[in-house]
Amino acid sequence: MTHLSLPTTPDFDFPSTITSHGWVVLLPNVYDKETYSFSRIEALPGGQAARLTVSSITQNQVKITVESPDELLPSDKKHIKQKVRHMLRLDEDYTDFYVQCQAKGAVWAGLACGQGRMLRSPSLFEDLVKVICTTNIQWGGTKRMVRELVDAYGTPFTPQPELKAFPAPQAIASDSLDAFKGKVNLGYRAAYIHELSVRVADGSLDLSELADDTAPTAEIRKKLKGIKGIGDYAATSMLMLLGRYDEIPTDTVFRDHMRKNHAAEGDFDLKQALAVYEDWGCWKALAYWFEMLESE
DNA sequence: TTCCAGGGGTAGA
DNA sequence: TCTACCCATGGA
Repeated sequence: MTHLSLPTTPDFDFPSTITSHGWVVLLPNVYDKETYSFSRIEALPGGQAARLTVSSITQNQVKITVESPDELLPSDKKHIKQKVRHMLRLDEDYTDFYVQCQAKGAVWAGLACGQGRMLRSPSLFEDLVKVICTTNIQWGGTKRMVRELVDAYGTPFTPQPELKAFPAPQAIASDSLDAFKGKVNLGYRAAYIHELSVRVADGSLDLSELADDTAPTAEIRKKLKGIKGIGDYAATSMLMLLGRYDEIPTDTVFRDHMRKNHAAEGDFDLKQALAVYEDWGCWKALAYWFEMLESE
């Protein structure tokens, strides 16, 4: 058992961050609502799979408890800290968003105490696969498909081999598409996820290009839509996970929210609906998402 | 049983 | 750029 910790700034709300959307209950993440913590099995650079339990017991600090069969290498500890920082977005600055929240008031006023961060996966590959698994399916189906992927292709945690890490692209790519389809029931998404895995595994697709913060959003969007299975909704969702909030994913969740809370008619005009959040500038998606959460 | 989900690819205009 | 049409799967 190893204990690691990460310092946080005062404007960081751990419970809000991990429960900001459904990611915390998608395997390998396991949410503990009693303690407002989550755990996940993570494959480490040293080769072994460890269980990380992430919590925030004291203010200004995130605690990571690591259970591993073998002693952690220094590179493992560094890797874990980097990945948890990434998941919790500890390096993102929300100052300007909070200024706008205070100015707007209403449901947004409460966000300025450190909310607004949306949990993400340690890797862009995991986020891409999970976003594809949210398309044209109910949430229960998303959880089922991700569970099947982890069960079939994840690296097991030795002390409890039924617990597994998220699959590496190489693990999926090592099977043919037909074999992949035989192990997981992803419907027509199987071909998209298999192709993505193959391209990442053989190096023909470099996902790190998506994280280039100096590139314009339009360029990142174009690269995202070059991945089969990523359309407008999925690309915009990925842009949010990449820390770009200037566009709103217009899926059924958005449409339902606008009908219920902004008196939009049955087949409302999408441009008019999006115009509701226009004055939020580069924070449109967060303004919408957290208003939607508060109105539930 | 039918419908459709936190849509997307493709062909044809 | 816009519009039909099709796409696998399983829960409601």
